[in-house]
Amino acid sequence: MPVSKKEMSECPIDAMLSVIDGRWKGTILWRLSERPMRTSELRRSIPGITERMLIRHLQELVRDGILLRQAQRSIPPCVHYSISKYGWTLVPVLETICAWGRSHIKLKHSGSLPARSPK
Amino acid sequence: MPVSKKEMSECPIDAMLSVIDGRWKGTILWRLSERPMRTSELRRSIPGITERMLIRHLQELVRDGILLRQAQRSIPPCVHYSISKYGWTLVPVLETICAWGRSHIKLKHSGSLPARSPK
DNA sequence: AGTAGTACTGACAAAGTTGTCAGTACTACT
DNA sequence: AGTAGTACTGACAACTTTGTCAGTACTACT
Repeated sequence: MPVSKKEMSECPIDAMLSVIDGRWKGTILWRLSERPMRTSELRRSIPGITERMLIRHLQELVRDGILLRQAQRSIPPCVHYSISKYGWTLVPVLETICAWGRSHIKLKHSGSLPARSPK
Repeated sequence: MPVSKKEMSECPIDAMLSVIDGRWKGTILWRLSERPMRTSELRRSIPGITERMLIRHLQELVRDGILLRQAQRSIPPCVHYSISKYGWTLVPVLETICAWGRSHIKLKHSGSLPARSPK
C-alpha cells in the first residue's frame, strides 16, 4: 500500500513529488538530515506521528533509494536510518522548497494573501 | 473542499507542498508558464483532466495568489488565467524540482533503483 | 510476575482527494 | 429547432492516504 499516489508519472515534477509526498516525509528527511537515527528516536522526535505511519514512510523512502536502513540483528532490535548518497542529492532541492515555503508562510501570516477558506 | 490537505502547516516544506500539491497543479503551472490561457484551452492542453478538477485546482491556485484570473463579462464567458508576479517566484523552485525529477526518472528506467511494488 | 521497551505487520475505519454526472444561462451555428 | 460552445456549481461515488488498534517475540527492569 503506497503512501503516495503518483506512482510512476512521466512528468518530472510528479516524479519528484512522488518521492517527497506523504504526510510525514518532509519532516522525516529533515530530522535525518541532521543525523542518522533509530526508529524509536525518530518517532519521538516527530510529534503527532504514529509508529505505523513512520514505518510506512520509512519503507517507501528506503524503496526509493533515499534512505539507508541498517539493522543490527539483536534483541531488542535496533535499526538505524540514514540518508543515502543518492538521498543527499535531494537535500538541496528540499532546501530550495523550504526557502520558498518559509517566505510563503510569512506572507500568509502578514495577511497579504487571502486566507484559505476555513477547514 | 480543498484539493490539497496540508492546509496550514508550520513546516515550510509542507507549506510549499500545499501550494503545489494536487493531482494536476504541476501540469497546470507548467502549461501556464509558457503563456496565459483561457479555461477551455487549458483543459484541452492537459489530457486526462476533467473540467471539474481543472477548475478546482485553478481556484486554489488563485486563492494562494499563484495565478491571476481575468474574466471578461461577456457571453459566452471568457476567462484567462496567468501566473501572477508572486507565482513567478515559484517557477525557479519548480525548475529545481523538475531537474531532480528528470534524473530520478532516468535512474528508475535504467533499473538501478528497485522498482516500486506493483500497484 | 507484571510492565515497558524494541521494530514491525495485518486488518480495518476515518479522512481526504479525485472523478462522474447533471445542470445553469446565454449565444452562434447549421 | 437542435447542437455545441463558454465557465462554472452541486451532489455524490470511487479511490487513496492516514490513523487506530491489536498482536508478534524477546529482554530488562522493578
